Amino acid sequence: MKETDGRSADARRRSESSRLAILESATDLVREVGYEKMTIEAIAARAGVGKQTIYRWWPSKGAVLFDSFVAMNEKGAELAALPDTGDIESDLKAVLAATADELNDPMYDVPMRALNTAISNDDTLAAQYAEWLETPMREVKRRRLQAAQDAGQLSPALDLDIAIDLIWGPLLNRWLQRSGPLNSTYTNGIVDSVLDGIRAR
Amino acid sequence: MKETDGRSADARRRSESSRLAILESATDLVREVGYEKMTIEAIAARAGVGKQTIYRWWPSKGAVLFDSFVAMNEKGAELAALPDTGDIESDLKAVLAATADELNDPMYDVPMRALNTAISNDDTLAAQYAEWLETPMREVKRRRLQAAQDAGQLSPALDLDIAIDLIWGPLLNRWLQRSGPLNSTYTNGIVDSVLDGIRAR
Amino acid sequence: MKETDGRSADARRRSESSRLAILESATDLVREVGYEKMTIEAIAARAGVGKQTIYRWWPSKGAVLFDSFVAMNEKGAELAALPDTGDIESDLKAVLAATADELNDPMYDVPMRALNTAISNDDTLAAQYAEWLETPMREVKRRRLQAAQDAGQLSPALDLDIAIDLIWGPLLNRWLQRSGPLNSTYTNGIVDSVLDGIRAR
Amino acid sequence: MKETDGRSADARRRSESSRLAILESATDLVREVGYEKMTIEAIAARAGVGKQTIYRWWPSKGAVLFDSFVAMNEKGAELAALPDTGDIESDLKAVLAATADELNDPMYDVPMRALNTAISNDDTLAAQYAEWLETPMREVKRRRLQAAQDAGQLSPALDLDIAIDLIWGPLLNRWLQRSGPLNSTYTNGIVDSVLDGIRAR
DNA sequence: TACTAACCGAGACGGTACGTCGGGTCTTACT
DNA sequence: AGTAAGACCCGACGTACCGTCTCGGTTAGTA
Repeated sequence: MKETDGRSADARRRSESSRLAILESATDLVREVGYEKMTIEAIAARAGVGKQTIYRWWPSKGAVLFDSFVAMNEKGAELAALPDTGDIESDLKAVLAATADELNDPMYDVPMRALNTAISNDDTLAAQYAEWLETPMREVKRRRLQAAQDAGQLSPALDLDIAIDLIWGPLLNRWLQRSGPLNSTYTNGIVDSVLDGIRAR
Repeated sequence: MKETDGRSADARRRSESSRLAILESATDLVREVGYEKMTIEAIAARAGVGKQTIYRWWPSKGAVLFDSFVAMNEKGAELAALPDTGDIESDLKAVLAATADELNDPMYDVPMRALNTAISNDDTLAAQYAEWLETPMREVKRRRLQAAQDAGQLSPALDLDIAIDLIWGPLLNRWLQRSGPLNSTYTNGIVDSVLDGIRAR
Repeated sequence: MKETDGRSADARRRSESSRLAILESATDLVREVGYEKMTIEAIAARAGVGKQTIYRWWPSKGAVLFDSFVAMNEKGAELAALPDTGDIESDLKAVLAATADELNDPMYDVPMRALNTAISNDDTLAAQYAEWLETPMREVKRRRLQAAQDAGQLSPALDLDIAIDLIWGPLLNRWLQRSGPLNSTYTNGIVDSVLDGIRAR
Repeated sequence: MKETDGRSADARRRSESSRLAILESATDLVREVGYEKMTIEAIAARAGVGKQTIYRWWPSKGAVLFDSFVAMNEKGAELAALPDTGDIESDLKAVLAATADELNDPMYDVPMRALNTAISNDDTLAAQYAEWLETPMREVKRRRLQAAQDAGQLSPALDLDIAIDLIWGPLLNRWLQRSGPLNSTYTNGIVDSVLDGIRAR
């Protein structure tokens, strides 16, 4: 995987059409049957490709899945910036509610859960995830928080990386552990508490 | 699973020694080879048990693994209460740092990651996890926060369930997604920010 | 293979119906596609059997094929004796002509050629062939020659094993090497020459 | 195969060094791993040649093997005549014993067995074998028998082709079917019986 | 002397089959 | 009835080769 850069050097002969067919098949299959029941054999069959063509370029089905996520995000052009109405509180509530909606939609839930399973059990994949998917997304979030901090809405001493974890971590954790419903009551509660703190004043 | 309660009627003839051998084998195996490579066949072989004995009492390897966790926690008797020195801030910092240490230890990391994988891909398991493992742990956490709230250290209007998510969610999420190091700098930062909020004042 | 005797001891649980289906599939397939293109996968599929069931009991496709021959010969009851009209010359000519006919018939030619390929490339198989198929057939031939010798039609000093090779060897060799047509002109010529010798008198 | 004759027109540009490397690799490989395990891929790799170069000039691995035999026999110049001491009986015994020795030597046994497997399963190859290898060898044998016949040692009415089959057939058949040891006791017995016949006199 | 076409090594490609592993079911014999 | 053992059908694994197909780079013969 990560065949999207240095590729020209060592893989000039690689078939681009096969690569795309494989990534698309993986995307479709993970949605249809889930991560554990998605097999390399099925990916190859659906893509009209020999199994060896998958094994030649990817070390595991997790890696194929990962690349299919990267490919999807590349097509989606530059990652959209978070909304900025000037009011960090309402913006965050809107973003978190939207995220919760997405996580409730099986269309997104199933593949993302699959990706998380893959990452959770493969260090290499986790590192690539960090570099190619998490970092850009974190950058987008950081930019919005930076703007709020610059505007004096967030504490000037605040470590924005911690802030990001604080805001999105609880939601993602509840999603992954299925430990409760994901709705705006919950997400609004998070934003309120995180912004103002939980200590009595 | 959790076959030790109401089901006692139809399982009077069940071999307790086989059940224990199976749970122990599962515990050992998940540590040695991880969740995905742990097979029911291997569990049965190591436990000196027929495969059918596993299939008779558990619906999936995730369920076996889950029961082995429940069994471990039962042996550890009543879940210890969180420390209460009267200072909620230092207590939380201590607890989170200890949790981080645990999550850094492969002895705990591997099986817990396995359990999370199992939960993430199985609603039934998630429900049982919530009932038998998460709820008690959450209760312990809630009791400490309740004490702090009663002592006037936490905001009186605070929803303690959200507070728990706020405090532990970021750490667990960073652990599961392997998105950064788990150390006391991080955990202290979380506690500080959560307690005081991130909004400029 | 050779599972037809001691079987009861170590394979009481073996499925007789699967065994028969496998042997029959092998017989059919070798006729339809030949030895080299007959695959274990196809045998299993046609027999409605898991591949493992073949691998469990036979070491190679040659071994399966061999057993299917043994099974066919068992069903054919006791090996028929060669005709004995009292005239060894005409009897041998009749038998050799019949054998030539058989070898010209693809129904027999293809599987027998397959069996020979298997034997030629596998010592173990050759030994089993010798014990289970060649020896009984040779015994039948020897009995007819013995009768002729007893009747004073063959040289009393003659080693019957050599005689058998002399009579059948040339025909079988021409068949295997495809070095000429198999017809009664040829077989009669063999019998004449072998009986009377080729030395000028 | 036998591509060195009429085809010269369209093969002027053919690389002779590649051709030789392929034939030599085939010879070596068949000795090392046997016919069934010899692959075109391995031949190409060992010869330092692209697979296409083999597929361009030969239709099957059997054809390559066959050509490697032809090449070996060409190097050995004109096929040596059989010894002629004037005594056909002792000459035949000597030749058959020498042949038996050769067939007992794995150096010769393995490749020749491979060639026979190839022939046995490929009509085209069998025809070419007949033309390029069997016919010349048969001619050599016929010449020696002709001399004996001319000298009055063999029956004047004898069909020499049948005689050749009678003399060499049993030995070759025993070799191919591995149905007994190849030694001079056996070969002498054949010669004696074939020369004098087996009929009582 | 350059042109150009075939040949060459290399190796990716869509496939088929390999021999193995494990899933979940079923049967046998023992407790 | 529950159990250890293990055969069974099945599906997938990851690998080896099949025969075909580019890809650049020689290497002849032709212009």
